[in-house]
Amino acid sequence: MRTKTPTTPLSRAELVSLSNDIRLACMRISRRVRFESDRELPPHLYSVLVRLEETPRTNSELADIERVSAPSMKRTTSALVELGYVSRADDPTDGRQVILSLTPEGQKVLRRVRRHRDEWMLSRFEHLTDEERELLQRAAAVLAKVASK
Amino acid sequence: MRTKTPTTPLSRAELVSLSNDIRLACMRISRRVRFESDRELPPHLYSVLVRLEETPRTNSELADIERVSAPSMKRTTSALVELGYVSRADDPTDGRQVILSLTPEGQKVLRRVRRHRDEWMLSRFEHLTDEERELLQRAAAVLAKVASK
DNA sequence: TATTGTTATACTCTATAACTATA
DNA sequence: TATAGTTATAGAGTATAACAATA
Repeated sequence: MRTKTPTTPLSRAELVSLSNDIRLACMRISRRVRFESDRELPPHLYSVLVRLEETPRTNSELADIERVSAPSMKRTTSALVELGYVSRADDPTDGRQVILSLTPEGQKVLRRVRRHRDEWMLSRFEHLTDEERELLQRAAAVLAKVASK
Repeated sequence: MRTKTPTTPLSRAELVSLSNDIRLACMRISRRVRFESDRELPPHLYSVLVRLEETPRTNSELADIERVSAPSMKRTTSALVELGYVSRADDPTDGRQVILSLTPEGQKVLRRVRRHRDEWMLSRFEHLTDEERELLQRAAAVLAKVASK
């Protein structure tokens, strides 16, 4: 068990300053990570592939999740089908619906994009000390909590 | 002076896992922060206002900084002038150039957008313990280092 | 009649190419 | 002639409205 270090609660001013610092750092990291893989696959295509990796879905479901209109999502999914990353199949129980699934090619491109993104992060970690890395590891759980719904 | 806690250097596998965790948390936080203020001012307009807050610049300079074409930047800056957030002035020493500056209205909208963004972060911090906040404060400097250059 | 998918049309932001004015 | 700004035009992604097929 780690020895509890006594901490002084942060003042309101310190919290405002902290929120600004964390926000800026996250936005800058996010921008640079995206920049690393935008050439491979545009952001909105990537986002939809991630949703289809979880489970096959219909066009309407994807439109709801990504908060775009059905026609816009139709454009996106058509492009993904065209690229061979997504396949279409009629729903056997409801003739109106079309089920969209990730193809093996789609899985491959997801792995490739993630590898590029993580490689950039890893390269940034090289400039850190062991203590800084350990600090980030403990902070990761807190950041996940901040990011969570 | 804080007592140095002995740390074990993270393994390669732990670093890969960490890079994924930090990347995901930053991207999710970034997405939600942007969502908080997109209705106030589209991202590309906000970004240009921030550049003009630093110092007045020409259209070409802004296009270079933001990595968009000169005609695209022209559209953006024209919209900002139309909104009253940016003013145009002829360069007295070079008749070809037009200097763009932030107006008082532009400064006000920047303050408003930042307040919205930070308010979201602050609301998220309410769910944290004092220890978690203190941890984030120390991690902020490391995250800034990761995001830098 | 309600719902899913699709097509038609338009608006925004992006780009490249061409034109104007000044150095 | 070179450079800054601008205008013309086109492409990609978004939207709303209308239409087709199925429940």
